[in-house]
Amino acid sequence: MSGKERLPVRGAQGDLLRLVANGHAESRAELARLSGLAASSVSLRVEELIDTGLLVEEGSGTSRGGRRPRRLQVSSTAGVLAVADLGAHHARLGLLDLSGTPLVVEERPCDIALGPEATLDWMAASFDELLLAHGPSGAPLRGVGTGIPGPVDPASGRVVSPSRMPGWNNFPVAEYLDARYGLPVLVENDANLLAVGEARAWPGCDNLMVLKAGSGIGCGVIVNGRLHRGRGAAGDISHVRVRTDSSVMCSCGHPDCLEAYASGAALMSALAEQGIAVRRPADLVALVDDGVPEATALIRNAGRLIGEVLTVLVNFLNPDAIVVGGSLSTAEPLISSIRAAVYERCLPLATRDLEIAVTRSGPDAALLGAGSLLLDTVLS
Amino acid sequence: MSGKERLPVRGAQGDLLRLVANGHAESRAELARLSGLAASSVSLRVEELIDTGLLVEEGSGTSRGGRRPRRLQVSSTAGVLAVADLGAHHARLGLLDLSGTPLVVEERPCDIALGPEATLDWMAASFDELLLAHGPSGAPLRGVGTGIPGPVDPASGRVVSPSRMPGWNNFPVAEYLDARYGLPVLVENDANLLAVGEARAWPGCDNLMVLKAGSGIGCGVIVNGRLHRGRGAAGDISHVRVRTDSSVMCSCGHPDCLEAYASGAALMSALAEQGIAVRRPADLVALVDDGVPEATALIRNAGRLIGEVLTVLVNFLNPDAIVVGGSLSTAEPLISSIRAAVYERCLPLATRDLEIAVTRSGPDAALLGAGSLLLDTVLS
DNA sequence: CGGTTTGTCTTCGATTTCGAAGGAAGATGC
DNA sequence: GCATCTTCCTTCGAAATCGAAGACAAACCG
Repeated sequence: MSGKERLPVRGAQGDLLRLVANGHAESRAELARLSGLAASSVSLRVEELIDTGLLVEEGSGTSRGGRRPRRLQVSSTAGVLAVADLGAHHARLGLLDLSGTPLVVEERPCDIALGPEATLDWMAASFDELLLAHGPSGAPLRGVGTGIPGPVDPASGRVVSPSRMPGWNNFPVAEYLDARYGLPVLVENDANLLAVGEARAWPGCDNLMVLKAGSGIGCGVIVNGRLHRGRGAAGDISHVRVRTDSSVMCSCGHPDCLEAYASGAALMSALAEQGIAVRRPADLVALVDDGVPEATALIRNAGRLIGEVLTVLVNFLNPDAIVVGGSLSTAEPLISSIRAAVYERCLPLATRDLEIAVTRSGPDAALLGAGSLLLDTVLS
Repeated sequence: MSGKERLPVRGAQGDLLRLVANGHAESRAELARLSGLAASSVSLRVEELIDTGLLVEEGSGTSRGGRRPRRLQVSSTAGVLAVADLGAHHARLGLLDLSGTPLVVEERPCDIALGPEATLDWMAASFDELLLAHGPSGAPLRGVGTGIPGPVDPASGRVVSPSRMPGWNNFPVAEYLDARYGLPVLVENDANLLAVGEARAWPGCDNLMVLKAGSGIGCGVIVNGRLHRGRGAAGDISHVRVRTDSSVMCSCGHPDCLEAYASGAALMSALAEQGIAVRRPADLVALVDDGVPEATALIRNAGRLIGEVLTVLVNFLNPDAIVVGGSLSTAEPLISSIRAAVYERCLPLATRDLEIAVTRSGPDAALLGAGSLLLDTVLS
């Protein structure tokens, strides 16, 4: 648990280590293919990494028709990453090994409205507890990462004009964590982390749109296999104007934003108006599963609105898949009405091979994404 | 004019040559910075390229505070590219040298409705004329490229379900040209070529949306400095549903597509209904310039509709700039109403540094783009 | 079951690339 | 006008990388 040590990695070793850690490669041959290096060079570097104790050989993989590859893994004693995914009222916290595999994951209630210092201090204290209880002995902490339910400027690691995070505007989260840990730090929007995490479960899909449908609506975009940030704010779809009969003012100051109709928060308040009170989006899903018609109708309508927005983006970006995550994603009618809207209205050329599916990597996807991005900087 | 010779380029030489040809670098020092190679290695390779006659040293560049760099250029005798941009009724044809600089450009009337064989044969004949009249002696033809006003499958080089190109559906344009020339061939959607060409004029802008507003509405997307194709159909914005009072059926079978309201073709037929007949989009612009109120109102409305669609995409992609090209782009009211719609409705975070401007590289942009993409394959 | 095919991994000499040092040529400042 | 700085480019030994050849190991197939 000593921490603050630089990994003894130099040159091409880092690239190879990263490929193994991120799960892109698990044999020397695969490394050679993906890194572009000659097989001989790969063997040399891998041997060095094994000597250093960062990589281990572990059993053999499945054959592709010839000799079985010797499977490579990042050593479990090489280090630990501490990652979190902050939500409005709950946070998921976890420890990962240097291959990005979770060692522990916990969900704890928290209140982001207490402001950045209180929340981040609480997060750090939780990390300490986790490390004490589950941190493998001898494995130093190598990096810290967290997801934020609002826009983050990637360059500075600051939160930028978030809608429901009082006190956080312009707070330098990355700087704050760096001062505390002196380690590689990652601060990223939660939907973006979800997207990165999910992308690992969609090999071969280089262009992905990952929707996070919870109390808010977020979206992470993977273009060419990498997270697309634009100037920092890319992926927003919640403040798109939708076609409706009524007219509602959104918190952003414009009328008829998608968020005002289709976000979990909006659905819950609409349900409350009909006399059905729910506390969190997951309760809403439970009502849908129970066949409560009011809830189902609302979710259906939300799916249709989201689908209509996605229509524009699918024609434009022409992705391989749309993945739906977030706490509302388990509601079957949501997916099916998104599907219906997209398939009905998009160009056949764009939907020809388009897959629309729920998350493959489950509730820890965002933590896995944080691990993946952190590894890029940790493994210099 | 002999042609069909492979360039004697191997290994890193190609990368360097391409950087010079594409205009990204013009000195050894710049090459070292951009290619990531050591300065010494660059010097070696450049010397080889000069010995082969592919590069020439030509005067000196401007100093950045120290010794002036020796400017490098692709030799004018190294080869020629023949490129075209096919439109519905007109085509631009040109010859470029291996640095992508135009040697000749001509605009000729043509009729794409005659079908692929007739049109491509006509194009080839035109290339032959140009080569005879303006082809520098001793410079062999090295590649052929063309833009198509419809969707192109990048892998096969086929036209895929175009809307206004009878007889072209599924025609293997690339194969046809390859059979004729036996040279590197490029076949790409016209808006995509425009985007690539325009991107050269926007250094530092890695994410770009380039709108082509002519008789149709097309859009090319540059993400991370490279053309984004998705599964081949990316960039379509013309079949997005817009908010209008009336209801018009689009040729794609859906109601209220952007194209049915804001394309040059739609505007012209709307104008015809008001008793004003025009033949081509450029005439429409002339009317607007003359202050004909009907034309101006139509263009304004088109700009607003386009702007509203762009709104969604700007929030989502968060680009550095939106560039408007195509024959309608010279109509001032079009740009200003696009600007108004985007700035009014987009998130401040997304429009903070967003530039919305007309094309910088003029009418030859698409040809330059074709050259740029062709060079990537020609300079192996 | 034995040959064939396919794929993995290592060895070793040839090639490429790097990087530090220094010369060349102009900008800058006194 | 002269010293100093910056940038450009080259030289040359050290280090990394390549690639062909071959050993190894399993799947495939009559």
